[in-house]
Amino acid sequence: MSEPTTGHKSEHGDEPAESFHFIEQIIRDDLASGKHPGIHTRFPPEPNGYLHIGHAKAICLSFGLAAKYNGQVNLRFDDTNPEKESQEYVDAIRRDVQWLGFDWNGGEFFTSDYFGQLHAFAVKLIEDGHAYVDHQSPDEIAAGKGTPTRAGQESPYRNRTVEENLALFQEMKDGVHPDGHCVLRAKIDMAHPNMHMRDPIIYRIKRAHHHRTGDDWCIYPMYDFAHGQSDSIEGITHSLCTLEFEVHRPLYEWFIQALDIFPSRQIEFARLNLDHTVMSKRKLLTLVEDGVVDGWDDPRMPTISGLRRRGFTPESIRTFCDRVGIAKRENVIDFSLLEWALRDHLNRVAFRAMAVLDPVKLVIVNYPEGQTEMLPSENNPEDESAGHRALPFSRTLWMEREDFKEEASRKWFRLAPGKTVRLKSAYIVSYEDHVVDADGRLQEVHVSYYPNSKSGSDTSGIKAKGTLHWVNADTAVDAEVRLYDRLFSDPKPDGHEGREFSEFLNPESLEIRTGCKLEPSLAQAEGGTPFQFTRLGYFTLDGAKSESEGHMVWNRSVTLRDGWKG
RNA sequence: UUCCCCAUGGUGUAAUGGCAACACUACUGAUUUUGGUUCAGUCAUUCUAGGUUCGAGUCCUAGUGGGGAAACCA
Repeated sequence: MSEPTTGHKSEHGDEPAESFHFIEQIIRDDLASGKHPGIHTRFPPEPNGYLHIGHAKAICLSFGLAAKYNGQVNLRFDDTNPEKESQEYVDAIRRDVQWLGFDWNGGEFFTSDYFGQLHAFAVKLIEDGHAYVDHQSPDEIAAGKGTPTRAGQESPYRNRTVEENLALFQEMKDGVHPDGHCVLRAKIDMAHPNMHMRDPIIYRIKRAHHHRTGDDWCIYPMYDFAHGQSDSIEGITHSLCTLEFEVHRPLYEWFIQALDIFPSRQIEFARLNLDHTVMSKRKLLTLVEDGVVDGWDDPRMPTISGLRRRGFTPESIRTFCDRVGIAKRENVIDFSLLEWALRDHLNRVAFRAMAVLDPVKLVIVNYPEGQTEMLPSENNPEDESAGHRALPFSRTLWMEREDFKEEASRKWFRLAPGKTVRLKSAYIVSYEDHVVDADGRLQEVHVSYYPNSKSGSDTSGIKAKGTLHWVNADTAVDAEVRLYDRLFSDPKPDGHEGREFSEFLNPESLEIRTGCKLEPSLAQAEGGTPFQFTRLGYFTLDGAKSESEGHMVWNRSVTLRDGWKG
């Protein structure tokens, strides 16, 4: 699965030895020592939003490790807060994980499946004197917690008897008390240096309709009293999560010990940060709700669905996650690494096609009027087996406006007075004339061609420095093409104290081009299939958008690398 | 004036006490019917101070810097 990207020299030769990140190291040690016969991981999203590229890192980690070590992975929806969760998100998450190419061979679960078991765990805790019902108000509880630098104070309800707590907890469950009237707390240590150990709340009363359990429950377990226990119930050996849960680990372990259940082990790694974007579900939700973007799957969003619509492939995202690595250090990954991963994949698999985004007439003055010939063009120079297609060619073509300049230096390889270029897969042409309108705007470029310079049978001996893409005018297909740039102009939009991330939105993140001219074969393209538009970049047809707009809409996934610094 | 985590080129990640490397980015050059690809190359790195050791990026101590922690969120 994940091949080592780097390694140190082995003692025996020049072969680089495989190197493992710290989590894989732990797994290998546990397997070697026999601590576990096999590994079992899980991916536990809360269904309260769409998955993003940061989740992809976690997914690739947990699924990838399980696959590599012949273990199992569970997909578990951590649905303990009914107010924020919904079936829509469950469906979207399932689809995204699947699309990324992963299969939850350990099964699909919901924390809500364990509400009965979790309740029983809570009762056991009470019976063992490890939990109590607290009737303090939220403010009183917060005040009683103390601060990181000052110890908390014990609740006046802390020493109720087991019987009283049992009865009260039963009342909470039975709906005797109104929302927020009281909570169940673990009895640990109000002076603990770790705030999470100061008698954490483990159950609260919340009369909210749950997307799966409906109104069966009016009390819901808190994250800390659900996550570790769910891991344990499912026999998760290695529970991988991001760094912000580091301070929760002592609690995670405390519950496992107090309950005497299967000891899953929580291991934390640094979450993924990408520059020029935001990654928190809350902020992404804001962008969606404020209409800044066209939904969770807007091609500029760092969501899995957005990247998919943009034209990213599962392979490219997996490659990206591999290259990003796993460590505990805070990081901000260059967006260019994501782009590189996409280009690297698409260059190998995407068929080439010709399209002109800003069309200008190109007339071949010495080409017979009314004549059309079909010229073969390779579908992918990187893959011989991709074959060829036939391009219609005639006297009038479309060329790219930016491929002509009235005054050009000798470093300009495109069209200009006195210049000669090759038309891709066709003929070599030389400048003859050009036409501008009253505003000085270019209308037409006239060239003459060399009949003996035809691609594949060129006997002209002429060498043209530049090669231009073109589309035959008569047979061109009209389309709208959307060009995307980074959503934010600042590399760390949410990294400015006292300023909103939305202040750094890039006003030019979306550019809509209409009246683009595509080669006729593209009329049959299917949504989601990647193409390289020669010299322009990688593009994919936006199926849903095309349907709703009533005409073809193409999204540019990523540009080609541009070595031209003119 | 608390607790936890982290510190290697511009970015990310390796080096498991023994020659600091790989990738991305940027830049050069070669090739090229995509100013793409490919190939060759260049720039650039162990936070500080002590200590242990024959030997420290790695272990120890302190400092500095960064991040996290006080929701009836996850």
